[in-house]
Amino acid sequence: MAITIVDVAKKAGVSPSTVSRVLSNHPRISPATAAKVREVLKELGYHPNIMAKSLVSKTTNTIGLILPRPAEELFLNLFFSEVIRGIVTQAARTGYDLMMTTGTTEREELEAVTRLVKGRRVDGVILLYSRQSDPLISFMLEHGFPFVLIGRSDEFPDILSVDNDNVQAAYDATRHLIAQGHKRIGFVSGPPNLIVSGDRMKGYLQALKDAGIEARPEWIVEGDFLQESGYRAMSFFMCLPERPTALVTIDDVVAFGVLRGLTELGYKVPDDLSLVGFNNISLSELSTPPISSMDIGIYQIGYTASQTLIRAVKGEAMPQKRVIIPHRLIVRESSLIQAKD
Amino acid sequence: MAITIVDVAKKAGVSPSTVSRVLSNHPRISPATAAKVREVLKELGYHPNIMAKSLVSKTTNTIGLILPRPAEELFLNLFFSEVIRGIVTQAARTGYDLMMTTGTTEREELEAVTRLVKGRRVDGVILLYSRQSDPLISFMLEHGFPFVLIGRSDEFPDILSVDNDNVQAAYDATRHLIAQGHKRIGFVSGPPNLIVSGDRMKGYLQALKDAGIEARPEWIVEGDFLQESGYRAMSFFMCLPERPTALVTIDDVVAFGVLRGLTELGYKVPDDLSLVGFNNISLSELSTPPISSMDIGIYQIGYTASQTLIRAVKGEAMPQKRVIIPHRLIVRESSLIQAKD
DNA sequence: CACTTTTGTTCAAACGTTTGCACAAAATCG
DNA sequence: CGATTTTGTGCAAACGTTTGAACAAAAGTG
Repeated sequence: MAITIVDVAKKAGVSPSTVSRVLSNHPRISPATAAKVREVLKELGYHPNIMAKSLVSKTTNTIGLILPRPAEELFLNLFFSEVIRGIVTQAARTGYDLMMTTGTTEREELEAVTRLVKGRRVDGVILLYSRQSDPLISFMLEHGFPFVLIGRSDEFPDILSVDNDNVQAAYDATRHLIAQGHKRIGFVSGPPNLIVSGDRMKGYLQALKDAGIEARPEWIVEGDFLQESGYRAMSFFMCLPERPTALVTIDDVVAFGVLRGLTELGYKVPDDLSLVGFNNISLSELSTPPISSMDIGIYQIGYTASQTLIRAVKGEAMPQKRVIIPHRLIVRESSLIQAKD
Repeated sequence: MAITIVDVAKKAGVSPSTVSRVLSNHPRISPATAAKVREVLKELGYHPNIMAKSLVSKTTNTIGLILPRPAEELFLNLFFSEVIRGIVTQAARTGYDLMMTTGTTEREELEAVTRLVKGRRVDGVILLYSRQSDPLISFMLEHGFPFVLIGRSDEFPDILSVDNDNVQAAYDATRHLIAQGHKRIGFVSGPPNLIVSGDRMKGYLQALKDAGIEARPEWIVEGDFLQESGYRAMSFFMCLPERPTALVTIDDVVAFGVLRGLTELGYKVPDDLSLVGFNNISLSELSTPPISSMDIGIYQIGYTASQTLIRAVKGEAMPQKRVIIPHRLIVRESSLIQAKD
């Protein structure tokens, strides 16, 4: 079968423990034996059995990524490939592997996570975009298992997390529209159980308030991260007796939905309605017109989350619990023309 | 620490082996003991240590996914999130976990794969979109390791693979343009070391030939899967003394690049140039105008690959080595108007 | 040169499972 | 009712590592 440490030991005329120590660069191995063993190691093409290694060392050199449950829906979003790209790149660079799980139902999800965590399959996990009250967080804390949250938890503010300042970002996005002269600004939110929805809404409202503009509840609609919800939001807004002149959306895909609907109906962006999206996924610059978008450094978030987690599992001191990735508004045509009234 | 089988055994007053047998539903366990053990199992919240289990059973209930090396580049494409979505969904449904690796350099990549395969970390792997001569395939074969290729290998035609008929798909796409009256059709290809590039080119050429149209080498340009390459291709074509009236591109993202460039320069699609993309990623229907695209069932490919691999590692009989996922042309506005000359 | 320290190596236990074999008790059989 | 089969359970080895303890040999010390 596969070559084991024992095979190598025999052939090199030493004990298995010596081989193991050569492998881990133990200081008390004579250069001569080390050389000899290394030679045999190469000759036989030895590779360690990770399972055996993990069993005794209790570490796996693997991090887990828990995808949000309704993965079918959210995965559509470019957001995910971007985050994963950041995570996998950083992990690979550090010699870690990445394990992904998801579940279709809450039960399935918890099952999968349990398998990972209690089965000691990974050294730590990354939780992707938490819901308002995420049972997974309690689960992790309960088991004292290292994890990093991408997002934020109100319930547990003191956990390791990587996030951007969604409140401020939405504030800035809204501010931008106000600076363009808009006074009637709507907001297309995400599912209310996602923290990000609330945060961005808050920033939006604050910006209005600070500008002395009264918020209108009917100009805030709830959607998800699919373009259909943008389409629906568009129909809704355009049918109102009094319409907003600009919209902030929770995600670029949603902004796309809005844009598409408007174009179909013969409206022009930004003339009839200005748009600012969120996340700056690659398509926002591809659309006609290109959509202004709040870039939240998605790749960077993934990369940093992975980095933070790996540091944590290695027991390195964490300078700060919560890392905020800076955001940056990318202004494009969809919000460039001044409002007319 | 964590609850082991021994803890359970003690508490239940039986031997560890009995607990193990209860866990695996061994037929020769009395209902009474089984019940008792199960009770303790639940009470103590036992979960098997997968490492230990794998060590003796030599299976991991995990499949590996090897991402193509220049992941940074290709990952941008929605293609990947779609495939991964298919894989992870199917795997989770079967109780398997998914492990992802990649490497920045050829050496790093092989290292990562070796870690997975020789470290007995996964039961089998999925190879994503192979290059013309992929050393990974030889590697797998050499080690007799179960794997499924997404794509095709000329060198090793007899391996498990999931693919679509790229030749026929490109043939059909080109045929569609011909049916619209086009006689001057260009092709934007992908990197020449990817099999898919050659296949689609072949179909394109065959369609021209069958329609009695002579192919023009200068109307075939090489790109990658980024929109920039579409942009470049566009500039190139539009500067030619004699321009094509329609284009088939290797991917929708490339088609986007073309479309964007054309729009910038004031050209109209499909009037000035008709477009047919490939892969039908979600943005092709979002663009203005929406782009006709050859849908190759990406999600289905991932799903099927995972299914095939899991069957293979379980030792089930494989009805066929090579599974072809059907394709379907989605005709949209970008290719709908008849050519004028 | 007798003593202590350092160096290099091996032994054996441990990690948490699975599983072939052994064996006692219970059930079946003629 | 003794002999045989079946049923239920435990023992112990094995999977491939790591690692503390033990120890012999070499080196250093006064």
